[in-house]
Amino acid sequence: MGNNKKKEPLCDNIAGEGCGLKKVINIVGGKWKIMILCVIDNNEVVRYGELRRAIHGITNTMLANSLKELETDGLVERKQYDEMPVRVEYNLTKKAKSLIPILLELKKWGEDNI
Amino acid sequence: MGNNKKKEPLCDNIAGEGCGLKKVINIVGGKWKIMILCVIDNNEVVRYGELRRAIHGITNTMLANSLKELETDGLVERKQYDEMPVRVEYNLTKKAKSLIPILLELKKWGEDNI
DNA sequence: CTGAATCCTTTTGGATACTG
DNA sequence: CAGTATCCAAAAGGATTCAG
Repeated sequence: MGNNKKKEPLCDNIAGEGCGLKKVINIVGGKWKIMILCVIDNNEVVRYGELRRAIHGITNTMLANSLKELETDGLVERKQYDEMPVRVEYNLTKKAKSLIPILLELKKWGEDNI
Repeated sequence: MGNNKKKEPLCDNIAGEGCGLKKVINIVGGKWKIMILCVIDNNEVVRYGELRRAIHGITNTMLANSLKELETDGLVERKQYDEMPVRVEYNLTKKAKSLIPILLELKKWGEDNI
């Protein structure tokens, strides 16, 4: 017999709805999320203000919204310390950490091919 | 000495401009591109009309625009046969084929984690 | 058959001011 | 300090019609 292995398709359903690949692209897509993940990953844990200063051009609106979505999607963890003034720290979840290596492969591909 | 390997950052520059990772997400992002790549990948070579019928809900506007961008970005190749009526076929480039395995990893991660 | 052109709607992103 | 609220601008997506 020859090589008759079935090829795995990028999407499993005709409409693309619920496609695992599209889901991933959605949760890390958008204008700022990769940068946010990057800064948190580089520092292990960062405060809100650090993120805003580190990411050139981001506004409160976008930073707060993006962080909330990343938290909802289980990529980022938020810890609030009720001091005065309040302090909030963000770190990557295990889930997010397991995604980083794949994103790095993608990055490498982009550097080599775009 | 302990473990002092440097971690590779998701983005190499502070602004995120020209980040290889963001570039990749941009060229395969958007509402339809993954589906388009998927259908072409599954069939090796497909005609315009096949694509439109295969991708539920896509319009001429979006299909034509997306194909043009994919072609510009070097992921898709377009071959026109000047018959009557005209026939056009699309296939993946080598570049695109080298990207597929990484996208499949991403897909797997999405299925396991979202 | 394979699109292009036009116009419109929806979504995303941003500026500014304000709050616990 | 860490956000919200409101309003506005820009970009992405879509319906429809037309053309080579």
